[in-house]
Amino acid sequence: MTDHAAEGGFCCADHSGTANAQAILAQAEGQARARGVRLTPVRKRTLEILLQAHGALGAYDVLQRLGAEGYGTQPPVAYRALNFLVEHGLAHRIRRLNAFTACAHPGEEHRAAFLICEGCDSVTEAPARGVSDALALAADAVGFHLERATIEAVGLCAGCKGARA
Amino acid sequence: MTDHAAEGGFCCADHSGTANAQAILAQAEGQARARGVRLTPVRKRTLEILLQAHGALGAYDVLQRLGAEGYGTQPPVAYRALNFLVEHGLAHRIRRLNAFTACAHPGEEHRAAFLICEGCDSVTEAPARGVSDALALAADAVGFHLERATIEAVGLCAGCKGARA
DNA sequence: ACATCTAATGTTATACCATAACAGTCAAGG
DNA sequence: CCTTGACTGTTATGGTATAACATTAGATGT
Repeated sequence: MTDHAAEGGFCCADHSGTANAQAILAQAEGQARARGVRLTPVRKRTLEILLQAHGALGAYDVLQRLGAEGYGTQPPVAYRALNFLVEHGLAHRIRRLNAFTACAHPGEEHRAAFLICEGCDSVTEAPARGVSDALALAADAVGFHLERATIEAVGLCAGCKGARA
Repeated sequence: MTDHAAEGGFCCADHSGTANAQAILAQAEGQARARGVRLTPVRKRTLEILLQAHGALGAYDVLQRLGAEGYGTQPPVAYRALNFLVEHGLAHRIRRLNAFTACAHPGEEHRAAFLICEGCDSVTEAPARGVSDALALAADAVGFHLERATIEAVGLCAGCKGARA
């Protein structure tokens, strides 16, 4: 289901295994220590895999990569690692894509919206304070106690919008 | 996966097969005629099923009910009807639940947010103009052209919040 | 160092969600 | 009529996710 973006093609966003990924990884390590949870090898590797990926990765994509590196080859291996990352704010689940992506700003405010590009399958994490506040307001208006929210937008990223010359 | 709410128990929201459902159904018929599409028996029945349900229904729940009434018993039967309803604004897909729910306000503005109660599995459609506007703004800030969005909140509805005495 | 306890991993098995592809059917317009 | 296009039905298959249990590795107290 995935991947013209995950192959090797170019892509709109500027993520990839750059210095930024290193910083995020370091941040994740510190955060795990602070919380008293363990960023074990599989979990760390899973996070790295997400960080290196363009767009978002399906659990089975992650699983395949993990398996190829000597980790378990069965679905729970991937799901457990991914769920761990999500629970601790190190990754996000993109429900529309049945996929996961590394959190771009671990440790910070976690009200994020995701901008999913239909052109290149990239997923951008955008700060969503305003959106979240508006949602809280709407929920409050009907007496609903909001715990967490999923905000996902579909459209065209700046790059792909331009490419529609 | 579904249903303590779908059985026969009480529920927070006040939907069900009331007069309101009749009105929505009539509205749907008119809207279909206006658009030049056909609200065939399966489709109409599917909409009725959604309207009668508490919370949201999975495609396979709908399918089972349809099958019991003489319609086809295979997944595409349900998925086609459900997708038709969603495409024409008569139902919504709740991705977090892998489920569908009847639209509470067909024909009107379709920027809606969904409030999913963890207590009773009810799904409430809330107007989301403010949320949607804020999201458009956030998208615009990064040059993203927004086409459509999914906004789903998880928490406790007014009824269940109170019941936590 | 040792016993113990808990958390994490691995594996098997299975359940649930969704769609592709094709065959038959029905309704509307020529 | 009879053709045409939309709709329904069926078969088959693929993708997503979790339950349950066995095993192993880390932390803790003594």
